[in-house]
Amino acid sequence: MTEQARTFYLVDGSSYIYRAYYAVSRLTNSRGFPTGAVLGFAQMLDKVVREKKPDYICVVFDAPGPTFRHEMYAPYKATRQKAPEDMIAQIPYIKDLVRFRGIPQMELPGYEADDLIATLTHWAVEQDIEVVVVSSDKDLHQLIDDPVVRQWDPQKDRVFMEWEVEDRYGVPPGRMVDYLALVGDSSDNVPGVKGIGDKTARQLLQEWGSLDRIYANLARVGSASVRDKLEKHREEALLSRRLVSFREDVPVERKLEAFAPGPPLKSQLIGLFEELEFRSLLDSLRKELNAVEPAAAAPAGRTKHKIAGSMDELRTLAERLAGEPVVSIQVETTRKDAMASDLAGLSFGFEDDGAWYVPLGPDGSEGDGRLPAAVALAALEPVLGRSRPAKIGHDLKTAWIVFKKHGIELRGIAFDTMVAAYLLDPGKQNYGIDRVAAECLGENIDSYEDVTGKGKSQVGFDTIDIGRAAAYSCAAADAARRMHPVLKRKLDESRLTELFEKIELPLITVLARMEFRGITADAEKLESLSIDFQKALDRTADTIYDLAKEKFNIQSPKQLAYILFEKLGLRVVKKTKSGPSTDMAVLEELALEHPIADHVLVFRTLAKLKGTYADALGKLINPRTGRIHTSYNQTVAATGRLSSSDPNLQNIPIRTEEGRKIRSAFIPAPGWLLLSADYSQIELRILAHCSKDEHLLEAFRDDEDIHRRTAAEMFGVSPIEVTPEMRRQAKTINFGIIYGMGPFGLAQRLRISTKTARTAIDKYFQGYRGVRRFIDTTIELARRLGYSETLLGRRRFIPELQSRNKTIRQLGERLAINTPLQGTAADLIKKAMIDAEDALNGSGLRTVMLLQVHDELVFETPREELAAAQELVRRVMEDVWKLDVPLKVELGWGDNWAEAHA
DNA sequence: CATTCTTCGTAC
DNA sequence: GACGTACGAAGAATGC
Repeated sequence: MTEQARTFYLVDGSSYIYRAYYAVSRLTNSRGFPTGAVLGFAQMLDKVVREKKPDYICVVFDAPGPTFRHEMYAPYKATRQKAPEDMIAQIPYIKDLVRFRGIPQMELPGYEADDLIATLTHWAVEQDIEVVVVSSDKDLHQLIDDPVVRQWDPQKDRVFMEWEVEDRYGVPPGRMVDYLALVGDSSDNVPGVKGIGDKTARQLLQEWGSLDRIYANLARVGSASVRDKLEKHREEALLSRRLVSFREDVPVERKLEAFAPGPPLKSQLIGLFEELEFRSLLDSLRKELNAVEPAAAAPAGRTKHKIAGSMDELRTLAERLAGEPVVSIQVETTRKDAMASDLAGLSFGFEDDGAWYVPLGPDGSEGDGRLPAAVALAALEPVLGRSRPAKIGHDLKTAWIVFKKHGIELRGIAFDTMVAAYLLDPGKQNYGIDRVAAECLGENIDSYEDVTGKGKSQVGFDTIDIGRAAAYSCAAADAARRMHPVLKRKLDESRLTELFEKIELPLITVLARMEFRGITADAEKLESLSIDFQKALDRTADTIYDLAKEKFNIQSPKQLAYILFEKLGLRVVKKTKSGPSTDMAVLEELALEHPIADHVLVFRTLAKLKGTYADALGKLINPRTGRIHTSYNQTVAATGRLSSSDPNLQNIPIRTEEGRKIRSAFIPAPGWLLLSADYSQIELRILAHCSKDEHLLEAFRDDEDIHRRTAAEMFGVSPIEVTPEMRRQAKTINFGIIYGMGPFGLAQRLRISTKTARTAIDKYFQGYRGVRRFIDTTIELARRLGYSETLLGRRRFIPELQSRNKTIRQLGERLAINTPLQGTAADLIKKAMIDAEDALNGSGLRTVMLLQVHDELVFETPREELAAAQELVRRVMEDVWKLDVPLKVELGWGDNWAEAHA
């Protein structure tokens, strides 16, 4: 049996970018980023890899910039149109795609892809390897040499044969250069011999065999006019031949192993496809990966790791750690939520490579290869509780909290790779270590869910086999350690280091402390509220059933829509994707026509208060302390804000009487008070500062009622003449500006005509000319830079601004305005939190900070400290940053959170 | 039956 | 389609 020859697939990457771009036209993701070329390219590549399973493969690209051909002939390719912007934008993604697929790629400045392909072809043939040139480009026909070099176009599944080339050009592939030297190539601006076309060239080459022979025998060429042309354009002919000839001596890698396809980088590919929203590719990728590695006892990975499974080993490890200048730390917990979980393991990554894993369990777990967490941590306390060694980790807030639960305060936090990755690009979906490592190191490490599973079938980390746990955890610790210098450099390059070191890093501990403290919630109060809400719900439901003359699930938008719009025949005000909308705005409008709408609104409110708040909060009270411990997420909101979850304490009701009952269930410890400190109009003040609008500045400097002042500006009256209605409209516009609201939105909100709304907005900008200018320049700057920036230099990329889709582009414009305002507010309150924590620590006061709600900080203070705490908090918050306008803080206090609002 | 998507509503 | 940032409950739809 003869051995199948090895094959080398050389993919003409650049030409497929073009083809894919034009084939899959005008596709974008939901953010307006063009994705067609990437999709087409991915499909092409898929076909090559799946169907042909090449032994060796390389995707070859043209390098940007001039080539040696431009040096010999400046007008080379000068008539080419510039590649479309939205194609160029996709090229980095295509290169990522190739890399993530595990496929080698190549480009070399000064050369075209064709030269690299020719060089590699030549070399491969010498090695007895069959070559398939993957391209549909006619220029590459000249490489065809049946059967060792073939040319194939996967899109049409067409193999170009030698005889086809002969048919087309009258010469074998190897002589195509002579043909082209004569006729030229208008698409590349190759001159050829003027006046000689296809027919003549074929005849000449048929007769003489090659260009050189033609010129050698020029005198004997039959037609005088042809002879004349050849004579006259000899230089052009020779130049043309050099232009169309491929170089076969390009200095490129010539190691066969370098061209063997590697395994795909799973999480990177998934990340890429998710970003580009390639649903079908995602599906098939997931299937493929599940099929190929059936939860394969995951490869141990490259990280050298050891397990400290005894106290002796642990003590040795602790000693070694104590001598290190810097270590990385990765904690493994039984659950996602740090406050609610226990330590299941801990690993340390060392500077000189390798990592140690310490399997941990509850007290009395010596027997099963784990160490009791309490005992083990006691031994590690000298390492964890001191600032040396410096600690690096991916999500050190979680680490801080789980250590604190064992009485240890983690010190020496030097770098958090999760926070750094967020700061570098805060728009990402998540910052799991696998994703960040993929991007940062180009490596494929397991995600937490790869190890524990997800959804219903997820298991606690403590049930994972120790060897597997160690492999995962050490890989993570090691990755974090190696990512540190990379991320650090990137932060420097983006001038984000100061924001990182002065704000985000110290904030980690501040947040950890707040989460650890929690806030007391009155369980009985919540319970009795739940019962009250339920009673009211029952009554409301009965009324609704009476009006509808049947029972149905009021919480089902579908059933409700049937009742309202079919049975009762009410007007369809607006629609959702799946049917008529029944949201609040619609119901408010329908309330004018039918009494049922009001009752549904009441029902919805009650159901919300009971389900989302009273019941859900009750379940999250720690039975031991009676307190609720939210999680603050530092890496979620694209603007730089924090978010809060499990539970979300940043959306506790306040606007209605009923809702405030929920808020009143948050209480201080006995003998203490809750103190709430709100930044007044912080975003509008930031707008004043950024825009330098004279009227806005003046309004805040004079501490005026900003909405009244705005109304006065708009309606051309004095502030005392402003009516409540005028003020209401001005207030809506003031907020609308921050969000980039247009006439339509304002009209809806104020229930006025779009035309009136447009006039109102015009009047606003007549009053605040500086704001208009700020908006225009801010959008323009963001368009140029590709990102928006806050006062402290936080960045958010806004690719939407480059979209060809107008709606998406307008969204980009709103983001470009909103992000610096919302983000600067976030910067400032984050700094205020750090300053407040510091000031309280140094004050001797017992007051502590419990909550942050975007522009509000909530403290718990002993009654007798109230005055001192107020003074301190106000000073810290108002002095957080020197702006062109004063920052104003409003303080309130009371025996519950509802009362604490002035 | 489990998971994901959709709709709705709360906060700033 | 039209106002930015979040989180989460419940129903509906989809997939295994």
